Amino acid sequence: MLRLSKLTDYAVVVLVRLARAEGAGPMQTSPGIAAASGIPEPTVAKVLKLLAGAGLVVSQRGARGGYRLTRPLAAVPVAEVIAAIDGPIALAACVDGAEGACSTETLCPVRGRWDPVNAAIETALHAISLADMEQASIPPAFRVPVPAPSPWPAV
Amino acid sequence: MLRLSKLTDYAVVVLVRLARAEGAGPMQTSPGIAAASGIPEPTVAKVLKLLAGAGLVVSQRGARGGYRLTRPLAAVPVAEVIAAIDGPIALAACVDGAEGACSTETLCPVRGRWDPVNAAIETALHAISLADMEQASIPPAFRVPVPAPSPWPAV
DNA sequence: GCAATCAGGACCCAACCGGTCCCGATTGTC
DNA sequence: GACAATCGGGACCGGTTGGGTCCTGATTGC
Repeated sequence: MLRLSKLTDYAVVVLVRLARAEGAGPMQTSPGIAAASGIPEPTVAKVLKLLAGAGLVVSQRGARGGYRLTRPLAAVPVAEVIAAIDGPIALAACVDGAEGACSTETLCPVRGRWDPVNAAIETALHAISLADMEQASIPPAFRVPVPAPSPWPAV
Repeated sequence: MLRLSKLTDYAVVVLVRLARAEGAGPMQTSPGIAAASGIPEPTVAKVLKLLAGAGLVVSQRGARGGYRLTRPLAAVPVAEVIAAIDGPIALAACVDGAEGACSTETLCPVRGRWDPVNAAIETALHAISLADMEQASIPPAFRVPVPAPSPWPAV
């Protein structure tokens, strides 16, 4: 199965939480989100730092500081969240990046051939926003051809 | 980044190798493929066992035995290869499957919300065959909307 | 000045995965 | 009929990775 880091799941939870708390004050603190979401505080802090680094949230230091969304959920493709937490979206096969170190390089007939796969996945992940995930709905373009055996649970 | 197991990459290499060796005898042996591909023999054997279990190759035991493809590469979506090696395609967040064990269950606002994402990825991976990967070409449906910065290298 | 909060990094431990090995079952060949 | 080649299935181990925690410093409102 495609391993998605657990931190990325937390990131989605945190972002949805931030969106729902809009209006309940200008900023949400890291401990506050942790308490509201049930995720351990240091982990929430780590996630928020990563999201801030990617520009998905803005931070305010000092007393009365905290975090705030920079965009509505509908404008945040899940691809960006994954990229913020896990790095660039790519099915990593030759992991280490040491191209020359791969002894089978000259024989390997599919070196670099994962690129089309990565591109397709990236496209798919760009078409789904956090708002879509929140409602568990799918953009019309992807509704039909899926061989999905069971429908996702209703909201 | 989305971690794809290295075994899956090996599987693609092995399958392409099998396809190219068609006609060079009815069956290809595990040691033979290992020698031709530069992948350690025990690893090739493990990959082939998994592929045989998934029905992507057929095996013949005994002397003069070996493996053979069951379909042309064009009829093998990469999704099936990934499923054969890594198990069902799913971005696993709550990994352990112990649903009740997740303490944040009642608070977690996105439980089960990865389903649309998984469906989209599954669709994308079903649209790409090993033949596509071999040529590093992309099905027309996916050529346009990709925000790809650089084109994939020509074959 | 003080307290609250974010920023950044160091660190540890458990889980997972790649890789190897062994033994049994099957089947063509001499 | 014995032998050799090959697959099938499982056990096993070491390295790597990622989740999670903690500490220290910088910033800012009260």
